[in-house]
Amino acid sequence: MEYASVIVDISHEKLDRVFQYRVPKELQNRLQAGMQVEVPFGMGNRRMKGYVVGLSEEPDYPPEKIKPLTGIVEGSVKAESQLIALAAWMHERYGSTMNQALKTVLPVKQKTKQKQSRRLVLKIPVPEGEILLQEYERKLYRAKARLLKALLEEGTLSWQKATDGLKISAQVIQRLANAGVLKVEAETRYRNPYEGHFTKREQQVVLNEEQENAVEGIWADYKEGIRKTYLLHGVTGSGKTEVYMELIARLIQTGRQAVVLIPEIALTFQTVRRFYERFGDRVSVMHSRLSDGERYDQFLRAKEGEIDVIIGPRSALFAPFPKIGMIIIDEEHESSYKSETVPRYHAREAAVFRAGMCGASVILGSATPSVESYYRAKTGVYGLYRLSGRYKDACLPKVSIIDLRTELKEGNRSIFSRKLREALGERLQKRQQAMLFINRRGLSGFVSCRSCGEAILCPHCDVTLSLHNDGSLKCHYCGYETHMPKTCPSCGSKYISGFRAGTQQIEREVVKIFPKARVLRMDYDTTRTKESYEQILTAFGKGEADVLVGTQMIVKGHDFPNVTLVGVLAADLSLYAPDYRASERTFQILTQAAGRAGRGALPGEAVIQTYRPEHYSIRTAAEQDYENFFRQEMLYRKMLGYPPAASMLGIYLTGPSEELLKECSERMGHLLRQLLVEGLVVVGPAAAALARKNDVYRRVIYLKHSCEAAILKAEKELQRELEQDTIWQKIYIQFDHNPLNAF
DNA sequence: AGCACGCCGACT
DNA sequence: GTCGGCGTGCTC
Repeated sequence: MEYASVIVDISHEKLDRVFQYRVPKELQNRLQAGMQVEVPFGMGNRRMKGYVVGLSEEPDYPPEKIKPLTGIVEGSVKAESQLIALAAWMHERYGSTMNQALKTVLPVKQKTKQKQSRRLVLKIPVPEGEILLQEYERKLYRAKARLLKALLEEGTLSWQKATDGLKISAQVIQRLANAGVLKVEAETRYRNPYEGHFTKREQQVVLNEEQENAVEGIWADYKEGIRKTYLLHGVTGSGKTEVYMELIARLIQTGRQAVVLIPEIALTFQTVRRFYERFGDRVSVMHSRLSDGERYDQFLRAKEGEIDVIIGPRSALFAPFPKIGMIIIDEEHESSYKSETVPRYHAREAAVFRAGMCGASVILGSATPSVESYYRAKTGVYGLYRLSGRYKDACLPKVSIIDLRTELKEGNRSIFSRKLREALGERLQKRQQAMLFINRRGLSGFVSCRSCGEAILCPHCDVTLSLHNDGSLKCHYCGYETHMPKTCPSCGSKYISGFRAGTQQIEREVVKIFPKARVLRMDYDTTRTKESYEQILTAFGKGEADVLVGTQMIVKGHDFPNVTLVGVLAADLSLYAPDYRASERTFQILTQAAGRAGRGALPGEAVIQTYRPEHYSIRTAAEQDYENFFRQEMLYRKMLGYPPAASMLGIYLTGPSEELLKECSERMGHLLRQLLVEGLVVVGPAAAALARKNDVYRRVIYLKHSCEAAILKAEKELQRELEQDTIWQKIYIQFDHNPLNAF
C-alpha cells in the first residue's frame, strides 16, 4: 500500500478530514491502520502527528502534491479496524472532530514514559558479536560499533543510556534490531496491578433459580447466534455478579473475550477479588490509579491474547480485543458512563455499537435501571431478566419516612427528626454503626418552603428555579426569570428560603447531641485525594468511628456489615436539581442508601427525612418498588416530552464575550424555530446551569421531538446553516444527545 | 491550529 | 519610502 490516509492531530473542524501521504518503501510493510505517524504539514512542513485511518494503492489527490510521511511514532500499534469505525461513529453521533474521537478510542503510550522504561538486550552469542564488532569497526560503522561494544560488555543497556549517553540514534537501534543483533524490551514487563493479591480458586458455584434462568436464557440465545441487549434487573445483593461470571466462563470456552464495565466508584477490592478468584490472571483490571503507561500495557496484553476479561470504567470499552463476545455494563444507570468531555459519548450506546460490529451481546445490570433502559426492556427492544431475592436470607431494611413539616409544626427546628435522633442514640448504645447521608447533588440554590415542602418551579419546564445573587430566580432550561417572592406561592408561609445544609453542620450537630460519638466526615473537602477517600472508608469499616457523615459517595461501593442504621437527612434535596432527571436520581440514591443498612447478620433500618413524603420517588424508594416508580416517572416524561418518551438534543454554546454569545444563541434559537421540521420543540436559549466557568460564558438550547430521526435532521440542517456565516466560528458549539446532566 | 500572503496606517 | 497591523486562505 503506497498511500496512507491520515487525520492530523489538530482538533479543528477545518482540518477534520483525511490528508493523503506517500508511504516510504521501508515502512510499507510495517505501517497499518490505527498507527500514529509523523507527517510534514502545511507550507512550513512543520512536523505533526496524525493517525492512519486507511491505506490505499491509488491516490485521491494530485500525486505530485502528495508528501511522504516521515515516520511511525514509536510504540504505536495497529488498531482493530473496529476501533476506527467506532471512532467514526462517535465523530458522527456526538459531533466531535475525528481527531478527538480517535484520541478517546485508540491507546496512546506516553513517549517520555516509554523511553525510560525500555532497554536493549543483546540477542546473539558473545563470540558472534565480537566478529560482528570487528566487521563494524573495519567498515567504520562508528555508532553501530559503539553500541555493540557496550552491549557485549553489559549484555543489556537502558534505552536512555544508549541514546543520551552513547549518542546512538533510534534508527541505528532499529536497524540492529531488524538485523536480529539486539531486541528492544519494555523494562517493566506488563505489570498486573493486583498480581499476588489473589489466587485463583476452583469453586463450586451454585446459582439460584432466577440466576440460572437468566444465565440459561441469555446463553441459549448466544449459542443460537442471537445477539442483543439484555437488562438484568436485580435488587442489591441479588447476585448479578454471579450471573456475569457464569456467562463469561462459558463465553471464554468459545474463545471469545468479555469486557466488564463498572463505575469507577464500585471498582473496589471486593469486586476485583471475585473476578480474580474465578478467572485468575486471565483478567485485567483497569483502574484510575494506573498510569497511562500501565493502562497501555493492559491494552497490549488484551491485544496479544494474554487475557480474556477486562474490567474497568467506561474507557475499558476500547480494549483492543480481537473477538469480543459479551460486553457487560454493571450499574448501568450510573451517570459516570456518560463522558463529560468531547466526544460526549454514553458507554451504553457505544457498547451497543461496538457489540454490533463484533457480534457480541450486551448485558446491562442494575438494581435501579435507568428509565431509558427499562423502557426499552418493557417495549421488547432489550431482553429482560429479573433477580428479586437477596441471598443468605438477608432481608431488606425497614424503611420509615419522616415528614419534616410535621416536625417543624411540633416545634422541632433541628436537622434531626426525633425518630432519627432516637435511632441514632440506640445504635451508639449498642455499639453498632450508622451512616448519615445528605443528598446534595446538583444543588444550585433552589428555593423551597419549610412549611409545605413545595419548591418554586418554572411554570414552563417543571424544574426548580435557581436563586441568583441578585435575588432573581431563573430557569436553566428556558430562561424564564422572576423575583424571589416574600411568601410561599402555594401556602403563604414566610418560612421560605434557599436551602443551606452541609456535611459540616451535620457533623457538628451529631457531636453536640452525642458528645461521645466518634464521627467521620466524607465529602469533597475531606476527599481531595483518592487515598483519603479509601482511608476514610477503611477506617470506618474497621470500626474506628460510630457515625459516617457524607454525601453521595458514602452510599456507593463498600459494604459495612456493622451498619444497621442509615439516615437520609433531607431526601428531597436532589428532587430540586434543575434537571428533568431529578426524580429518577432521587429514587436511585434513596434505594441505594436504604440498601446500605443491614448488609450483615444484623437487621437494618433506614430513616428518610423529607419535606415531601408524598412524592412518588420517595414513597416508591421506601417501598423498594421500582415498577411503581417507573410507571409514574414515565407519565411525567410523556407529559413533558423528555427522554425516553421523546428525544432531546442539548446544544451548548460557549464563548468569552457575553454579548456576542447572547446574540449568537438568540440567532440560533431563531434559526432553529424556522427549520421545517414538524413537531420540533425548541427550548431556550437560556443561561447554562453553570453560566460562567473560567470567564467563559455558557448558554444552552434544547431541542425536543418525539422521534430521534427528526432531531438528527434538525441537527444536520442547523449545521448546514452554521456553515453559511463566519460569525459562528467566533463561539464554540457542542451537541449533546439525550443529556444526562445539566450543562 | 499555525503560518504565509496581502493590503492599509505611522514611523526611522 | 518601509515596518507591521491582523483579515483571508490553505494545509495532502
